[in-house]
Amino acid sequence: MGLETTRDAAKNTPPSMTSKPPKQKEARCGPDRAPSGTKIAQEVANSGKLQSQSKAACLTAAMTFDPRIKDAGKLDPEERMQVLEEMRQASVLVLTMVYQDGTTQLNPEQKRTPPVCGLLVLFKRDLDCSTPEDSLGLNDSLVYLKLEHTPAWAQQNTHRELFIREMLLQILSSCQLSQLVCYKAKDLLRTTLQFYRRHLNWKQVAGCRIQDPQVSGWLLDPTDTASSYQDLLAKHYRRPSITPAPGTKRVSQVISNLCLLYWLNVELCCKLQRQGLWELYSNMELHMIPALAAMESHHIHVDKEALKRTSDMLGTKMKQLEQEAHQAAGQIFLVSSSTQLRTVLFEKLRLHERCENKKLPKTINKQQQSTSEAALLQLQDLHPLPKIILEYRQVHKIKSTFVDGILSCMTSKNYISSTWCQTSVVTGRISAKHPNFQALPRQPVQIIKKQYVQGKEEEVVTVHPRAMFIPQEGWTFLAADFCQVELRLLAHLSCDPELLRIFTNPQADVFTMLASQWKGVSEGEVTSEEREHAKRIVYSVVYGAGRERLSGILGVSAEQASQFQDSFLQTYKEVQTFIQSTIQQCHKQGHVLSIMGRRRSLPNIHSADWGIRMQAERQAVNFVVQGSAADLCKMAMIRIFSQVSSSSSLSARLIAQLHDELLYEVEDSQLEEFAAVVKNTMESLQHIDSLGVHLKVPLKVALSSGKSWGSMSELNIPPTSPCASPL
DNA sequence: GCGTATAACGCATGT
DNA sequence: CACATGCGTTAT
Repeated sequence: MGLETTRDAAKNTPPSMTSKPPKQKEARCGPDRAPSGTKIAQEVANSGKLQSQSKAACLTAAMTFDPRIKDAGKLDPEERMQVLEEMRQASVLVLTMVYQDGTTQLNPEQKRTPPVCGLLVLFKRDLDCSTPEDSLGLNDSLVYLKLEHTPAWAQQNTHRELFIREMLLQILSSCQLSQLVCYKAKDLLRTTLQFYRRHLNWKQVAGCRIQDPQVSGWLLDPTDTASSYQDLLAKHYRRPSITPAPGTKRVSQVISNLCLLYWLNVELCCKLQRQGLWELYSNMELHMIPALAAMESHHIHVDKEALKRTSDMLGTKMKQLEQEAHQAAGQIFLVSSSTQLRTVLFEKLRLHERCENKKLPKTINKQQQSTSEAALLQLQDLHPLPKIILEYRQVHKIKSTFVDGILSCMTSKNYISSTWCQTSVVTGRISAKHPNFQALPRQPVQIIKKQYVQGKEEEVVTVHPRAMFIPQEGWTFLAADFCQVELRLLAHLSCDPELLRIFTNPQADVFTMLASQWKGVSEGEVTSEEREHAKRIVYSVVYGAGRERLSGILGVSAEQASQFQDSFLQTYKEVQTFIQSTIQQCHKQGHVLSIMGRRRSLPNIHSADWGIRMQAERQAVNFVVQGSAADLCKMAMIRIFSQVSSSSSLSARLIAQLHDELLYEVEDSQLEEFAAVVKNTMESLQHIDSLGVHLKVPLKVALSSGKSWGSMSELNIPPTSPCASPL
C-alpha cells in the first residue's frame, strides 16, 4: 500500500469502514505484568488519601515504568529512530493529554482542569479484529511525551526536550499521512500552542486535522450537548457502560480507554456516513478545531486597572440606588431578589390593581406576577419604585457580568481569552465562555454619578464594556458582518420572488424597502419606527412568534400584531409555503436539514400535546434558517483562516465570532489588504461548488474598523478590479 | 442548628 | 418567537 492510498483514505473517506470492531470479550484486560513502578502507582491511586501531588508523581512514574509505554524522553538515539519509524508505519494515532493529578481527557469532566504533564500516544498499525477492542495489538505501541519546562541553565535536558517537541510537531502535521484521533482535540491543540508558544507558531498546526469523537457525537445528535467520553461510549458503542474492574490498574484503564477510543471513532464515522454527515464533519467541523484552538491561544489585552475603577464606581452607584429603592418601597428589602420585589410591588403596594387595563406579564414556569423589564415599564407611571429598580438592574448587570465577571477571568494575568465551544449549540453555531464574548452589550450605558462633597452636583460617566478591548500597539480591529444573512437565506430557501427582488439591489436598505413594500408607501416615507417594526416582524415570523408575543415586542395590540403578520405573509406568500413544507418534511422524516446537511431530529414533532408539537414545528423552521446561517459563517471563518495560515505575509488573528460577524486584530499596514480578502472570501460563499451550494441571493458584507471594539466605524475599501489578484 | 453543594428559576446580555 | 451564557436568589 503506497502513501497515496493512505493519504486519500485520510482525506476523503471515513476510516476503516470495512473492518468491523472485534466482538466484546468477557475478560477486560490481559494479565498485568507488574513492575515495581506500577505497583506503587496502584497503591497510591487506590488509597486516595495521599496528596494529589504524590499521586501525580506516581502516575508519571507509572507511565514511565510501565513496559507497555515508551517514555520518549528516555530513549537512546537508536530507540528514537525506532519510535519514529513506528510512527511512520502507524495508520492511526490515538492521543490524549495526561494531567498532573493523574487523570486524562477521557476521565469525567472536572471543574478546573489541572495542568497538563504529558501526552500519551497510541500508534495503531494493524486495524484487524484479532485483538480485543480494549487491548493493544501486537504491532501497536504506546509513547509517552512528557511536557516539562526545564530551566534555561539545564543544558543537558535540551536534547530530550527538542526530540519531544519535534516529535509532537511531526505528529500534528502528519495528519495527511495517518489519521489522528483525540477526544476534545481542540483542548490538546490549544494546550500545545500555549506550551510551545516560544517555539511553535499557530500557522504550523493550522492545517492539522484531528478526528474528534465529541464533535462527531454532537453532529449525530446535536441535542446531547455535554456528553463525557464514557457517555459517548455507552451511547454509540452498544455497550452498557461497564465500570472498570476495581482491581484494574490506573495505567491499564488509560490504555484500554485509548484502545476503545479508536473503535469508538470508527463507529462514529460509520454513523456519520450513514446519516450523510460525513462531508460536513470532514470539510467543516474538523477544520474548526485548529481555528478555535488558535483563537483561544491568542491573548486579548484588557486595562485591568480601569476595570477595577469602574467596578468601584458602579458599586457606590448601586448602594445609592438601593437606598432610593428602600425609601420608595417604605421598607428594607433585597433589591436584587425578584421574589422580594414581587411581594413589595404586588402584595404591599398592590400596583397591579391600579392598571387593570394593561395586561402584566407572568413568569414562565409558575404563572406568578413577573418583575421583568416589560412589567416594570408598565408600572413606572404609578410609582417611583419601578424606575429605580430598572436602573438598579441595568447597573447591576453591567457590574456583575461585564466588569467583575471579566475581572474574575483575569486572575493573575492581564489579558483574557474566551473558551469557544463547538458542540454546545443545537443549531450548529458556536458559543463562548469565560467570558461570553458574544453577549457583551452593544450600546454604552450612561451612569449619573451623584457627588455631594465636590463642587459639582452631578457627573455623567459612560460605561462601555466593548471599549475595554484594545488591539496591540500597531494593530487595528476589523469587523466583517454578513448583512441580513438569515433573511437572505430565507429568501433563498423559500424562493419568494418579492423577497429575492429586494436583494438584487445591493445599495438598498433592506428593511426600509421591506417596510415600504409591505406598507405600500415610497421608501422615502418610511419612518425609522416602521423600519424597526419591519425588522422585528421579519425575524419573529421566521421564528414563528404568536400574536401575543409579537404584540409585546411591537408594543401594539394583539389584533394589530396579527394584522401585521398576516400582511407580511400575504406579501411574501412563498415564505408561508416554505414554513409549511419544512414542517411537513419534519413530520414525514422526523428531522430537518440545513443548507450544508446539518441535521436535527425533532421527536416531539409527533407529540400528542399541541403545545409541545407546535414548539417542535417552530424549532424545525428556526433550525433550517439559523443552522444554514451558522454553516455559512463557519465556512467563512475556515476559509479566511486557511488563507491567512498559508500566507507568509498575512498575520491577522481572529478575536471573536459573533455568529454573523467576525472580529479580527490586524496589523495596521495590512488592514486594507486583509479587509479585501475577508470581504471577497465571505461574499464568494454565495457559490460553493464542492457542496452544491448556489444561493439565489448575493451575500453582502459590511466592514468596520477601529482602535477599540467600542468605537468601530465603517471601512470602505476600493472594489477589486477584475484583472487584479490572480490566484 | 448551622455551614456548604446543587438544582431550578428569574432576569439580564447577545445573535 | 429560536439559540446561547452569566449572575443572583431560593429551596432542597
